[in-house]
Amino acid sequence: MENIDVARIFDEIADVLELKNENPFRIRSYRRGARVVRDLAEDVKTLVADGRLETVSGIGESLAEKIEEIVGTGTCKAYEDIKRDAHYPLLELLRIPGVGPKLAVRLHQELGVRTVDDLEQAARAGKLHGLVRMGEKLEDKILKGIAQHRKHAGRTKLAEALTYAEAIVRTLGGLKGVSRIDMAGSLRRMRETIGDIDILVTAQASEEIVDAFTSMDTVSEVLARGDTKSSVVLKSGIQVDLRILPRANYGAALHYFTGSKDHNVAIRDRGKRMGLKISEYGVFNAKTEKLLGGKDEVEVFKAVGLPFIPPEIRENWGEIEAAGERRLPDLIELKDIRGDLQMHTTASDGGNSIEEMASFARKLGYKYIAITDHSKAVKVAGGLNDKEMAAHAKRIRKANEAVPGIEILAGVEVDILADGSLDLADETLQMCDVVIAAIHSRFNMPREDMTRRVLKGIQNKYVNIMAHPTGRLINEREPYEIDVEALIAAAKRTGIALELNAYPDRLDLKDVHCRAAKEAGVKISIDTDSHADLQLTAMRYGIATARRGWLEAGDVINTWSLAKLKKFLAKRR
DNA sequence: GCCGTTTTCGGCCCGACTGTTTTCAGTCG
Repeated sequence: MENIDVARIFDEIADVLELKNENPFRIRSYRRGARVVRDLAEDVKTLVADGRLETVSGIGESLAEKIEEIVGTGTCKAYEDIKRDAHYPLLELLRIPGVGPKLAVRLHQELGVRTVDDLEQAARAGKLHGLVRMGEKLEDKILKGIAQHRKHAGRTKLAEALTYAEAIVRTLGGLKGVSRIDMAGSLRRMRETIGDIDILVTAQASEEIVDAFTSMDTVSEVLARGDTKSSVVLKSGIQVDLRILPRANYGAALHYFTGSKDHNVAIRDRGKRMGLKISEYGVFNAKTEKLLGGKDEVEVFKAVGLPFIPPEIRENWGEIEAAGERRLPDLIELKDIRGDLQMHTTASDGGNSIEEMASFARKLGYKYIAITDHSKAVKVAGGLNDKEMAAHAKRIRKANEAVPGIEILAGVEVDILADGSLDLADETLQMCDVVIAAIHSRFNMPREDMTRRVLKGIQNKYVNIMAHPTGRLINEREPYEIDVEALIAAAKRTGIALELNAYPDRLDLKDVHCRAAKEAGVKISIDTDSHADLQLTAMRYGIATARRGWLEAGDVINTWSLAKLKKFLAKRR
């Protein structure tokens, strides 16, 4: 029973309560509880064991009881009751954009609709229009919503969403009369996956902008077009919302639409206690309604007595308190990075030579890189055995002589085998400057076994970094079962760094784990794991995730000088 | 169901767009 399982149960309870038209604030509490548990850095089981559940904001007596029950038995009575409720089968309908609880209940009561397939049939047969307050356009909207749902059920990975969003910003930003354009929402906060893309614009004539927006060649459908808000669905299935705003309250709107929702609620609440009313239209005196500010985001924060809070940490994970006490982190930036410590070459499964990778890295302004090809256990990747690795290390040393202006460290990504031993001999590892340990096989071991395996692997004194520690592939493969807290503690004990793998499909460690590592005093290495030179630019996604994890440059070993890095790499030997 | 610089009771963010409707409910963010 993982955190996400608890979260899903709370979300389903909230959905059914909504269908039953229950107290909206009670519903909100379940939703908040779900979000809080999902975002927890720790295993909820640990909180239960330590009796710390109710110290988490959003978890009160009732939810804490239910969590304990779920952790102990896999479910809870409230959830079992919900599953027996007549409304429960209708949950599927709520996943269709445009169908909310009220409509779902009516569709069920008046047409006997229970599933998405039922709904599609009813809409196609024209059974909806003619019912009270339902017309042909609603039918159309529902059919389109079903199509969108089927095409794009999951969330979009950050890198993919950024690609689309940046293209839109370029297109609209180039139009005459556009004075500002920004991405907002979860994309500006750089979350690992994005629900939809939000774009904010301030411009003189809205008509032109809306026309340009809705007629982009990437658009498959226009959902709405108004003076201040328009929405389209791209051919890729991603929804994009465009908002056109006056310059006077642009900052307030940007803050509002950047979110997160929890952050906004907390900021508004703080404002309220100070006699202010904060909305997307600005900061107002609550009594006189007089506009006090909102031209830019700094004004909004200033109004509630806070310094500017970077978008990536606006999650209500303590940033408002930290800002209030003037102890916000000085977040790492891309320009702080001096090197990349995991990449592959043609020696194993990469596409470029050592020299080509080094040249490209030098163009990025890096001072050093490590070449870290696979070890022999990863057969599909052409991993190297001891003898081959020794020869490869020599080639790397030679390349280091040949390519000026950048230090090329000899490294290896060595597999931790199922029994926790390493795939190469100590004598081989000793020849390398950087040893990254990794798991590429037997992903489905039980939690205790997997944790023991990894902890044994990193005991080896030549290991410097644990690669992509949870093994997940976003939207594709769940992380393997591993006790991340135990891994962080072991990393602290042994003095190794944990990797934040910047490869867009991985982002592993994820944000909350990075933060937990930092708090435990464990260093992070942000690596792209590139298999071709161009992929070295994926560092930006790692930086985004690192910022979400509150990391500062000093927490990340590949921001350090070569001398300091070398000292760190050598200290266990 | 949660929470507390006014509170252990009584609040809990709020506006735009759509569709179907002559005044608004539902959905969404």
